[in-house]
Amino acid sequence: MAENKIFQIYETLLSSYGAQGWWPFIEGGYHPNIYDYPKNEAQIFEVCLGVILTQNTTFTSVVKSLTNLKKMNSLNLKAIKNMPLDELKSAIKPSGYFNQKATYILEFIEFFESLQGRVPSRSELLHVKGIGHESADSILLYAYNQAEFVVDAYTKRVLIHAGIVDEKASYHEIKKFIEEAIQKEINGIQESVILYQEFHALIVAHAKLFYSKKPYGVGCFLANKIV
DNA sequence: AGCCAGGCTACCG
DNA sequence: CGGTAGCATGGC
Repeated sequence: MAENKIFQIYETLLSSYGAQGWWPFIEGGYHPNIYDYPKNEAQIFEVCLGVILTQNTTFTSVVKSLTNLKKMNSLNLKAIKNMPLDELKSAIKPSGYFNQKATYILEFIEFFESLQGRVPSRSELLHVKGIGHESADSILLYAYNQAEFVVDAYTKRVLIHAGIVDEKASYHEIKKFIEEAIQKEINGIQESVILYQEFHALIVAHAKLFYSKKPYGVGCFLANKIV
């Protein structure tokens, strides 16, 4: 076994939970072991929309919001852009923070259109109001298939509990640490993208079980598996 | 009833 | 600068 704790955690989680197939789509849901998503601009936009809606909320709530839009025949950029603001807010209500998120979505649409189909840079994304580090990385990784690892609150909890990162480690430090650890074990961008997508999803799946309520990590089996 | 959710911005000291 | 209140609904 490679002397690489991060990669060991990935392998342990993968064998425990199996491939996750993130990002889920409103039609099609999860797609484990199928990696040619998103297929077109509409799906890229749907992922971006989902990323904004899922900030600090559960994905089941996001599905409700997306389903509301779908029912209105409005799960697309043009419809949302032309929709009365109150209708948009009402549609995304289940995901919480609907006032903020409606504004964020409209701001993102302006940005998305300005791209004219090209892939945005990370710093461009960070300049859009409502897009922070995690959302930028989620958009790049899951909408654009770029090799950017997503660090979330769960990732930090799991790695702190495993004694791998410090409590006050920054987002950037954790991201780079994980990316460098994984790069040592694999070859090629394509493989990185798939692995990053799965790893983040696996961390979330695992953390939902063992890192949602305090004290964190009760029952977590990772500490026993890593060297 | 109270805590948590696949965060981010704005403002505080 | 780092730290934190506020944002809001839904599930358990």
